[in-house]
Order: sequence, then C-alpha cells, then structure tokens
Amino acid sequence: MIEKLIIQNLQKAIKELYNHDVANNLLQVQKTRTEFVGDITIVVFPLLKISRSNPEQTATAIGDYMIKHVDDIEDYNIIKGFLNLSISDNYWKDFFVNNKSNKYFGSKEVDDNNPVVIEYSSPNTNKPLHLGHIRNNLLGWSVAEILKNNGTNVKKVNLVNDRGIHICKSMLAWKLWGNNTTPESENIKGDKFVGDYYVLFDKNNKEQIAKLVSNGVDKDEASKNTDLLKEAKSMLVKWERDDSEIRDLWTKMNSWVYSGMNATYERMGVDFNKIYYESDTYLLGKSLVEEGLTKGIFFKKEDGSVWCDLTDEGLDEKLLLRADGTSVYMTQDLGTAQLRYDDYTPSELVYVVGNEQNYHFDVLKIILKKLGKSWAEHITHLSYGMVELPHGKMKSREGTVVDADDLMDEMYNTAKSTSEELGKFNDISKEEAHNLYNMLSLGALKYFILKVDPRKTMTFNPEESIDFNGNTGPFIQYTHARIRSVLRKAEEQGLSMDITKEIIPQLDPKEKDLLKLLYEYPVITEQAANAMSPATIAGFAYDLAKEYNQFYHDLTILKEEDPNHRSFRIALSAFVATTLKSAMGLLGISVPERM
RNA sequence: GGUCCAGUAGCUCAGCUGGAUAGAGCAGCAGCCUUCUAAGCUGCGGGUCACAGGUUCGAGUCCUGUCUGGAUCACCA
Repeated sequence: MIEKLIIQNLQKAIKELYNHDVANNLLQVQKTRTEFVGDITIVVFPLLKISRSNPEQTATAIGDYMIKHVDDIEDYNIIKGFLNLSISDNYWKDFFVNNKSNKYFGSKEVDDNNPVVIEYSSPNTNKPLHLGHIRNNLLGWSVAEILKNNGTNVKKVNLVNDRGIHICKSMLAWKLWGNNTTPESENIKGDKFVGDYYVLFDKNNKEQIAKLVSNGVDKDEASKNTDLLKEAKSMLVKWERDDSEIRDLWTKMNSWVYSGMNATYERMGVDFNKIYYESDTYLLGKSLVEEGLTKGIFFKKEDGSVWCDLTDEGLDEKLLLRADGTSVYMTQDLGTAQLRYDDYTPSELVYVVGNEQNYHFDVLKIILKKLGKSWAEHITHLSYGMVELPHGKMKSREGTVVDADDLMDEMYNTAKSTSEELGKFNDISKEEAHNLYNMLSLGALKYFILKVDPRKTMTFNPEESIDFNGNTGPFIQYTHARIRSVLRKAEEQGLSMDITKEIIPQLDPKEKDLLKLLYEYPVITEQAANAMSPATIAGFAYDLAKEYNQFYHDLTILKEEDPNHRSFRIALSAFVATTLKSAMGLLGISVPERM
C-alpha cells in the first residue's frame, strides 16, 4: 500500500522539516483526481499552521522530501494547496505481476471468530414474495457475501413467520371454498395457491363488513366482528391448543408455501444457514419479561399488562405482555434475539428489515440493554427503504404488488426478446440461450436494486429497469463477455499472456487508469464490508467496466505489433475480467463467457 | 404533535472520514460498424446541491432553523 508509505514519510518529513509532530487527521492523502497529473495527492492546507509558510513553499518542501525518500515517487506538481505525487511505472508493474493471477485478489480468508449473524427475508407464509422482499433478499445475501469476502465468519438465518391470524385466514378460506384442491391439482405454485386464498378471505370479509355497516354497525366495530374473522380467530385459538385437525391443515398449507418459496429463493440465488420458525419461538421472551419484572425494569398495569417505560429515552411506553398474558411482537423479538445469541454468540447481529421498523429496533436495543445484555450494542438494523412504483406505493394492501416470480418472468422475457432483436444467440443451443436469458435478466434486476443506497426509498420502474443500456448489470456482463472473447481468440492464435515485469513496456495513460482502478479493488471490498454496502461494489464494477470499454475501443489488442505490449494488454484484460467476475459475484450476479 | 429518514440535471441515481471546475446513466441532438462483439464508443446541451443562516483556509458533505416528502409513535406482525 503506497498510501501508507506516503503517510509515514509525510510524518517524518514534517518532523524533519519543521520539527513538529502531527495529528493523523491533518495528514490527508487521497488519490489524485483524474483531470490532474499525478496519482496520489497530499492536501497541504492543514499543514500550514505547522509550516508557517505559504502552500507552495510547504508543498515544495514536502515534495522534494518525498522524491528523495520514497523510491516509487518520481515527480510532483503543485496546484494551489494540493501536492500531486506521481508514482513510477515500476510500482504499477509490480502491483500487476504480483496480483494478476492471484485467485484471492481483493478477498481475505474467512476467520473462525464468532460469526456475524445476519437475518434476512423473514417472509410470512400467507403470501408469495413480492418486490419488497426482493430488495430484502438481495441485500441480505449480498451483504453476507461481502462480509465473507472480507474475512468475516457469517451465518445467514431466516425467521419464517409461519403462525398467526394471517395463516388462519388462508386456512379458513381454503376450508370453505377450496374443495380439497391442491397446488398440484390446480397446477399453481404452492405459495401463490395459499396466497390466493388469503385474498379470497379478504374479499369475502370485506363484503361481510360492508353488510354490517349497511345495517348500521360502526365501521371499526364491524371490521372486528365479521363471522369470518371470528372463525379465523377461533382457529388460531385451536392452533395454540394444539388441536390436531387444525395443526394438520396448518402443516399441509405451510408445506405448500415452502415448496413455492424455496423455488423462488433458488431462482433468486439466495440461501440460509439456518431457518427459524416463529411457531417454535413465539413463546420465547416471556421469561425475559419475568426477568425484567423482578429486576424492576418493567412494570405491571392494573389490568395485568406489562410495560416498559422508555420516556427517559424520549420514547413512549412499550407494551410487552397483554393483559391476558399473551406476547406481542416485541416480546417475541426479545426472545428470538436471546435465542440467536445463545445459538451463535455472534460478534454482530444484523437484521435486514424495512425502515418502517426503525422504531421497533430502537426499542428492542434499549430494552435489551436495560436487561443488562451487553451484546445489544452489537445489534445492527440494516434498514432499507420502500420500493415504490412509478404510480404508487408497494404495499400489499393496496393491491399494486409486483410478485417476485412474475417480475423475474418479465425480466426473462425482455432479455429474450432484446437478445433476439439484436440477433445475439442465434448460433447456440436452446438450453444455453435459456441460461443466458436467465443470467441477464437476473443480472439486470439485481444490479438495478443493489446499486441504490439501501436507506433510500427507490423507484422501481419495470420498463426502465429492463433497459439494458448504461449503468446496468448487462452492460457489465457484456464487458466481461467481450474480454473473454478476446482471451479465447488470443488462445486460439497461440498468443502469449505470460508476462513478467521486465517485459512490460512503458505504460500509457489508459493502461495506467485501468491498473489504478484494479489497485483499488481490495480497498473497495473492505470499505463495502465496513459499510455493509453492496452499492459500493456495484459502483466499482461499473467504473471498471466503463474504463475497460474505453480502453477496448481505443486499441486493437490482438493486433498490437509489439508482442510484449500485446501480451501485457491481454494479461491486463484477463485481470479485469477476473476482477469484474469477483465483484459481480458479491452481488450475486454471474457473468457470461459470451453474449 | 413527538421521533427518525430523505430532498443533488427533465427522469433514475453516484459523490469515501469536509478538499481542486459537483459526476454517471436514461431521455434529446450530432457523429462512429471492410479493424478483437455497436447491449458499445465519441462529442454537445442540461445544476442557486430544497431554502436561510452559521462553523473555517475550504461546505453537496458538519451545526441550527425553515419548507417539502416518507416512515413511525397499535393489547397488528
């Protein structure tokens, strides 16, 4: 790392020149902006207080010192208070030969420390996955991958919400109107099959509400008192009592849902180390509430309900147990957090959950801290914004949901028709073409979603997202395919890409730009891991692909006259290809050999 | 009303712990396929970084206030 070397020498320089120690925050070393000459820039403004002279004099003194003491610094120039240092070709060449065939370039070996546990997906079993889940799943999976790549031991877990009134609604609707049909008999994916009954319940329930209202019942009152809802509630009670008929039905319907959801997960390319089921864990947490009561952290109201007073933290009072002693969401989550801790003693507990639950997680952390759980400090809520559609919001109640499978189908079809229009895959087998359409459509979708900062609510425009131009997954995939094509042809022609530092010619600016970008990859992956940000990786991959495309268009790599130069450019291309592949892999996007 | 988050080109988004003339893509216009894949490349136009103050050598970035949008403050999960 040349930056470190420069910082060390900068410290020494200031000591020698001005006889002064400097605080680290005054040592500002950054890469030089492309429009200026040089590679690394030292900002001298902060040092003026120490040097007690003007920016030019200070920069000149430091620049001279650097040239004298750091071998790889050849030259410098000064613009205002910026000292731009030029690094020798030699340094870049060394970097290139040392890393070009390093399989682990930009990644670290996974340690066996306490794992980071990352929970994501967390579906309900009454509805298929939709666009919001896609963002969740892609984020969770990618963040896990980025952390692993950075040497962190990671466990991916999923908490399936498989019980509750919503499941009972689907169950009841199927019992009433399902006529013993099954997903197989109707030839429908299991999760959709069950979801359809949930919708059917809702539709009929609304009719019953309307009827009650027209009979003069208050609307709130009516929505709580339909026959359907009462029946569903009684099913829930029976479920909790372990009623065998209800339990059997529940098991059957959930199994349909799982087979459907697993297919969607598989298609999306996400997976888990462990799946938790709420039916197993929903009673946890009550003992924590007891603990809090005895410690005097929680209090009981007259009706018997248990609360935690958070007004000191600027929040409200939070209910933890209902008057009838049953638990609420927070109680369960306290319990599952404890369970997660007991199972893994994680170094960090990450929840990928939408930002509508920010408050919930603030409260969760505070309560755990009050209970004396020091590990609550290590809970991270990886909060992401809602996915909106051009015309409205993405909420399941409002009926404008985009189903995850449908969306992937749509992307697939567009990939197919676009490719056919361009006459891309005329000469390959149907099966190969199918794989490519899959790769491209998923690449487009994943890249489009992951390139956006998770915190922001994003607009998903299905039409624009399938635009394969510009800053998109397919653009990067295309770049990779072209490089692979060059490499194939080089191999066919028996061209050498075996290269040593000695035979690399002088670097031209384009080559240097590419090398500088590649050089950043290890730093980028580390940054991305610290910030848990796939968007950082996506930005890098795009920059690299774009830079390579410009390089590619300026040159005819295979026809280069100087064999050394040709070998170097081929090898450089190969280095770019593997780096692109690795970066895209962190986003869960595979990259084709040809397209 | 309280709390949290966001506001950057017509649109979708970048902008690392404060640094140089705020960047891409899309859309628009103009060029480039006898040369390794044109899903590409090159050029042009497009901005009071919501607004107003402040902090300092220097602010899209930090602080305060205002405006706008969203989320949340349930004995729902």
